[in-house]
Amino acid sequence: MNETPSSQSLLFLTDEQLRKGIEAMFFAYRGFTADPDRILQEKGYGRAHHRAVHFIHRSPGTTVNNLLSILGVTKQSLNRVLRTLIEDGLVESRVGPEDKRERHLYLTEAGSVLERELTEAQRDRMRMAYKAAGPSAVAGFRQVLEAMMDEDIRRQYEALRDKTT
Amino acid sequence: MNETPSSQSLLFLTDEQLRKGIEAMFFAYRGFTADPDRILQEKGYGRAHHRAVHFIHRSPGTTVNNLLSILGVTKQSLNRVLRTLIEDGLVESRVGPEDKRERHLYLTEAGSVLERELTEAQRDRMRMAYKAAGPSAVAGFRQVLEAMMDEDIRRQYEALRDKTT
DNA sequence: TTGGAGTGTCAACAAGGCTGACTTATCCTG
DNA sequence: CAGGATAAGTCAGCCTTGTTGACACTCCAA
Repeated sequence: MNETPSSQSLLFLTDEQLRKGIEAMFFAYRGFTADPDRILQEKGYGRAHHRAVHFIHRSPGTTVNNLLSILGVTKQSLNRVLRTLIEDGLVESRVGPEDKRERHLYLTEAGSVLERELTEAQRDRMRMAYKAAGPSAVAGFRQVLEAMMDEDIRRQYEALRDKTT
Repeated sequence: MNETPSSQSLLFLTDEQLRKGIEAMFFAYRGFTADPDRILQEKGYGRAHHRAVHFIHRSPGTTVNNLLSILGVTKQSLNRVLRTLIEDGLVESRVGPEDKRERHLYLTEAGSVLERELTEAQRDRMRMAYKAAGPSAVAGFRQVLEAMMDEDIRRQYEALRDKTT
């Protein structure tokens, strides 16, 4: 109790507090990816495959270009990942019904199985963290994360959210 | 006890909420690393250099083994990064005073300059996010992140925290 | 019918993870 | 004091996943 009340209320903006936030973000992200990474490695896939599978599941029928802008990688990079997923029968690429230049991406049954396995692992950890922290902490967690995104990324995040809300 | 008002309070644990959390984490981490990544690229360094510099600044005199366990990479991987930092005069490696097998790592003046530049960029974004979300949101943010870490990682995170508290 | 958009492919390269094997120097213990 | 354990560094090679650049194909619309 040796600090004045006004310094208390701004304490969350001190360099020390910010540094703690930076490190928390770093270590938490490791935990966040650890479980799916383990599963992926067993099957000879990487994080890039996870991301592609996640967002195809999330928005079935999405085009390659859509996926590119969501993932923020080059088409060559995505294509390499996509090709192995298609070859392995996890993803199906259908010619667009309106515009035949476009390819619409869907998970196959096998792809859905993998998606569920990965998501469940990641969700379990998220659920534990949410449970431990409680609802109001979760609200704060989401608020800070959303404020941390780039402008254009946040727009995509919110567009994604709207699509199934 | 199915759809009573009490189930409202558990809404933050629905699959939909958890999925939003997962995607928020993914997009926010991109924002989190975007600014330092830009600076690093200009200077021909990568994220791995940033991490090394950050934790050497954080715990001056840390040994290579310490750094290894904090960063969670192999010594070969760390060594590649550390070697360039030492060659470029950003990091100094001193023989341990007690145990001469150990190397103690310090930032040079130039290293500190880079560290400050990187940290300031990252901290600016964190500060904006904190400011936008407010103190109680920040508390929740940290709670969830800490709950998301692996057990052993959390111990290291807390040990780091204690060191300068 | 021609230009542009969307897509895909080839080649080459870099960062930064990994494993395995080995050396050197030092420390500690029996 | 000898020998094993420990800390660090190094070499070689592999993988994933990101990058550029160049180029071809298909299809749509002006």
